[in-house]
Amino acid sequence: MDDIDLKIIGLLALDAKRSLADIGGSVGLAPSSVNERIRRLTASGAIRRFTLDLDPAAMGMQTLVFVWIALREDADETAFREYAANHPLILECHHVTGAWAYLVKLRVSAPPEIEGFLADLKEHRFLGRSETVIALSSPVPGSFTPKDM
Amino acid sequence: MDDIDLKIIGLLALDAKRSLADIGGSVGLAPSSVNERIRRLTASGAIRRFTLDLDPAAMGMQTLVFVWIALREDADETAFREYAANHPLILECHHVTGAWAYLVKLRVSAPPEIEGFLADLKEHRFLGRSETVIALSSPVPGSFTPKDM
DNA sequence: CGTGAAAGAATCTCTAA
DNA sequence: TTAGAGATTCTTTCACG
Repeated sequence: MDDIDLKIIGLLALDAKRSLADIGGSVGLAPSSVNERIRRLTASGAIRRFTLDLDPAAMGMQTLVFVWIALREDADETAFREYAANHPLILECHHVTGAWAYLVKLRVSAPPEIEGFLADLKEHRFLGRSETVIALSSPVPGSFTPKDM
Repeated sequence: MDDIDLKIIGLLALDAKRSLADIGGSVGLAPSSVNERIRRLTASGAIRRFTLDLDPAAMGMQTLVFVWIALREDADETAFREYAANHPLILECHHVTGAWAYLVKLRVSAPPEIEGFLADLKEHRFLGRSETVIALSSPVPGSFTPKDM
């Protein structure tokens, strides 16, 4: 991965619809060469996929929520990870350092929906203790790409 | 935004390189109709952009960090938001409920880099108190789309 | 809002250096 | 790795239902 690869990735990250000729002009390569580099970057896994950056509000997912989670003593941690991976609302789930075991990031349409989320966690007997934090505004929102659909 | 729009968005989110004809086959529309819907979804802002999902490890950004931040009493909050928006390492910054004012998500190549990040925050006189949490593993990693480059 | 067909681009393949 | 040329495929446009 050299500087040209990085530049190509940068350009595509901003606008993945740019043509190979256009990108080639920016990096000083022929379209076919750019194509070959993108093929390699994809094959190596550096580029995971071409995707969309969506507006959460337009998708009816206005409310961004972070939930700190301490699992129950007797919780099946593997099952929890699978549960998180398949949960349509959970955008991220990280095993973290500090006082809590997991940090879960999710989007819901409105705060009342959070109750159902936590209730479901309890029902699956994952939830020990938790703390819920809601984003009021986001100076740097990050990109939004839902998992399911 | 109807069911077909949602389906189109879902398909493109999984693979934004799928052809209009291909998508049309999946949703029961002609390629030109799919094209028109994507045009409208983009114009309305529901689709913000076509972009890449990258592998953080391949980009040398293995370490995922969350920093809880309480600003200094005399900090310029507007300046902090701008700082965050332009900081290449900050992937997200949210104003949140709870004991802390801001939650910042960033990626660095390795933990020692976090020190520099915090030092810079202090130098800009933003930082009151903070708490740093590092992700050990990520059952649901989420997508990774750097801002800069 | 959707369609089909034509025109215009872009991508992909292959060969050669 | 890169480049160029040709073949193929995709996107875009538009007149019409």
